[in-house]
Amino acid sequence: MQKTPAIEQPPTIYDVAQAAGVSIASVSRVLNSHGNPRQETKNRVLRAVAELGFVPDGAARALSARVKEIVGVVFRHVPRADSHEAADGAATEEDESLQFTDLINRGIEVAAQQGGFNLLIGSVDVHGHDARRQVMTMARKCDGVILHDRVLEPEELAQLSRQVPVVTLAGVATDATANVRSDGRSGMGELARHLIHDHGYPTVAYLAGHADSPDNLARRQSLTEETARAGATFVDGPRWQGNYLASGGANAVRNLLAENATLPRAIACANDQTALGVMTQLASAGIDVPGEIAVTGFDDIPVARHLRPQLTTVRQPIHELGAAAFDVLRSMITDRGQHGHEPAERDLVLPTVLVRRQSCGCRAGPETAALTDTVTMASADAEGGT
Amino acid sequence: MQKTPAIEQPPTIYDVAQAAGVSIASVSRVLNSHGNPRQETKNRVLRAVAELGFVPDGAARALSARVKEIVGVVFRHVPRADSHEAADGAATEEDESLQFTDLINRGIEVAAQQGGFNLLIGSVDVHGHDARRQVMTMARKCDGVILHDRVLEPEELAQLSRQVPVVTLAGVATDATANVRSDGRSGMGELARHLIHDHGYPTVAYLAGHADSPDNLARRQSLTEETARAGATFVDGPRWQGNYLASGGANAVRNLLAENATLPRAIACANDQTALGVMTQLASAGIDVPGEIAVTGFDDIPVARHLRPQLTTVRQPIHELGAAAFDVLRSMITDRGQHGHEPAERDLVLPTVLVRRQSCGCRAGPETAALTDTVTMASADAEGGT
DNA sequence: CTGAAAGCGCTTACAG
DNA sequence: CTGAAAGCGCTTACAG
Repeated sequence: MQKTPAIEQPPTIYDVAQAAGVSIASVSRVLNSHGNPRQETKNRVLRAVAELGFVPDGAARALSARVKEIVGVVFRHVPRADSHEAADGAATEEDESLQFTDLINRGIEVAAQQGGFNLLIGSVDVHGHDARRQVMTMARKCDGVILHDRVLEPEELAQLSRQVPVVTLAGVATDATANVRSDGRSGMGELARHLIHDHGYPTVAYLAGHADSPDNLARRQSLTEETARAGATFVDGPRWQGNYLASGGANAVRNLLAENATLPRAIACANDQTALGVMTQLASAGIDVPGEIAVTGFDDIPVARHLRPQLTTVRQPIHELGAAAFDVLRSMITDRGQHGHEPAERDLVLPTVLVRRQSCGCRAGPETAALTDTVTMASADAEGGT
Repeated sequence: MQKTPAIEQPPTIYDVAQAAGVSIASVSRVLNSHGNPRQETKNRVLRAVAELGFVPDGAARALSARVKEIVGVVFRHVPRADSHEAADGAATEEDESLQFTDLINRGIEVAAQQGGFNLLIGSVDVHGHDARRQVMTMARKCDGVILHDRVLEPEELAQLSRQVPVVTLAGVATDATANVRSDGRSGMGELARHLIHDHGYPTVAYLAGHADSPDNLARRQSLTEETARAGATFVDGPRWQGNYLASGGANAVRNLLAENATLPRAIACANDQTALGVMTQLASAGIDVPGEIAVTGFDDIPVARHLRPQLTTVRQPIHELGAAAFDVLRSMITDRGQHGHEPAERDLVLPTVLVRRQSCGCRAGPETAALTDTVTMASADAEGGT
C-alpha cells in the first residue's frame, strides 16, 4: 500500500523573482548573462535559484527564445518480428544491433552536448507509410534534423528541408540539404589492391549492402574498378546481395553453399556486420578463414578486432562523422533564414583507412595482436606497416 | 557560389485558421479530436493543413498542453581520450561501444514511439562534477527521465525525482523513483550450476563489473553462493576487477598472465563485453577456450553468438527492459501529482535465461550452430534443450 | 458547434 | 540597471 510521493510543480521564474525581490526580467538576465545586472542583483537571484532549485522550463524557453537546443536524429528501424523473448531460443534474424548507427549517434551526441544541444532520437519503420509524419513531428521538436541513410524519399526530404535545416548521412547533398559521408572509394580501392597484389587472390566477390545506398554503390564500384585494373575476377550478382546485417551475410553464404557454388578466394563485405555473418557461416561449414577464403569488412566497429580471425576492414571515422554532421547542422541552424548567406560545406567527405588484421590473410602481429593493427592512410602512397 | 535556399518560417495555426476561414480554436479542435466539429469544419481545416504542410510547433504545444511527449534517457559516458583518429592505429581503450546500453535505448525508443513519445538522449561524464546540472537541464525538456546505472548520486537522484518522474535501470527503487532490472541472481545461479555440475569445473572466477553496480553485486553473490554450495572453489579479488568493458577483461587477464598466476578452470564474466576482452586476450596468449579455460558472459548481446567459440552467456531481455522502463515511466507521468494514487510496480524485475553455447565447453550444435542455441528458462525446472 | 480570450513560462525590446 | 509589457504558438475553459 505504498504511496507515490507527489511530484511538486517545479518552481517558475516568478517564484524565483519573488524570492529574490526582483522582476522576472532581472532573473532572466542574470541567468542568461544579458545586460549588466548589479552584483547585488546577481547575488539575490543566484541565491534564490539555488534555494528553489530552479531550472527553466525547456518548452517555455524554446518558445520565446525561438531555439530549442535540440537536434533530431532519425534512423531506419528494422522491425522486430514481435516474437517476445523468442522462447525457442532462435533469435529472430531481425534482432540485430545496428552498431554503426549507434556509434554515429554517439558521435553526434558528444558534439551536441558540447554545443549545448541534446539529441532527440527517433526511428522510422521500413514499411513507413507514415514515416514522413513521424519525422515531421519530430522535426517540430527540434532546431534541425540529421537523417541516416534511407529514411525519407527524395520528395519527402525536399519538403522537410523547406521547414527545417537537414543534414543527411551517407546520402547525397541537395539544394537544401547538406550531407556528410566518408570516402568509401579510396578505402575500398586500397583494400582491393591489398587483396589482389599483396595476397595475390585471383577472385574477389562483393557481398553487397542495400542496393539503393550510395555508400554501397561507391564501395562496389571501387572494387569493380580495381579488380578489373588488376586483371582479377570480380564476382557479384543477385546471390551476393546482403542487407548490411549479419543475417544478410550469413544467408547469402548459406545459400551459396547449399547450391554448391564455387566460392571466390576472397569476399569483401559491404560492412563489418555482414562480414560477421559471413565468417560465422563459413566457420560452421568448416571452411577456414583466411586459409581457404579471405573475408573483409568495412567500418571497423569495435568488435571487428575481437573476432577470430580478427577482421581486416576499412575504418570509417565513425565518431567524427557524427560530430561533423552535428557541426554542419549547427551552422545551418545559426544561419537559417539568412538568404544568400554563404553556406558551409554542403558535401563533407571524411577519409577512410585500411586496417589490416588477419581475416585477409595477413599474419597475426608479433605480440598482443589486438593492439597492433597495421593501419595505412588511404591517401598515403607509402606502404606503411611494421 | 551556391547559395543556401532560406528556410521558410513554418506555417502557424493562425495561417491554417486563416486559410480555412475558421478560428484557431477550431483548428486545434479538429487536429486534436476535441469536441465534435462539424464535418464541414473538419474538411476545411484538414485541407488547409495539408496545403500548408502544417505541423504544430512542439514547444508551443508542450507549453500549453503541459506535456512534451518526450522522455529523457541518460547514460554514463566513457570519456574519449581525445586522440583524434588515433593515427597510430592503436585504438584508445576507452573507445568501446556500450552495446548493452544502446540496445536498451532501442527498446525504450520502440516503446516510446508507440506511445507517441520521442527520446531525448544525453550522456554524462564520469568526472561529472556538473552531471546534476546536465541532467536537470535535460529533465526540463522532458516529461520524465530514465537513468542508466550510476548516473547520479543518491542525493542528486532524490532531488531530481522531486521535480520529475524518474525510473532507474539496474539500480534500486526508492521512495520517489521506480526501478527496472533483470533477475541476475537466478541466471547466474543456473550458469554456476552448469559450470560446476555439468562440466565439473573445480574452480570458477568472477571477473567483475563496476564495484558499485547492484547488478554486479547480485551476480557475484549468486556465483559465490553456488560455488560454495557445490564445494567448488570461488576465485575473485582485486585482480579480478573489471569495468564492464572489453578492455577491462583484457587487462585483467593480461596482468594475471604477466605475473604467472594460476588461472581457474572457468571464468564467469560480469558481462559479454568483458568476456570478449578475456577471450581475445586468452587467444593471443595461446590458451584454448574452452579446452583449457572456459569463459562465459552475461547479457547476450548480438555479437555473443558470433564469437569463436560462441559465447555461453546469461540472456537478459534487453529490449523488454527498455520497454518496461518506458511503460513504468509513462504511468508515473500520467499519475503525476496525484497524491496517494496507487503506484505502478516500483521495482520491476524481469527473468534471465542461460544460453549454452560453446565457450563453456558444451559441444557445437549439430547444424548451423548460430541458430540452435540451447536455452533454458532460468525459472524452469525441466532440463530442456535438444 | 464555434470564437474570443486567457494562460502556459519564458525572453526581449522599450521606457524609465 | 531595472521593471512592465508584449509576444512566442499553441490548448482549453467560457460564453454564445
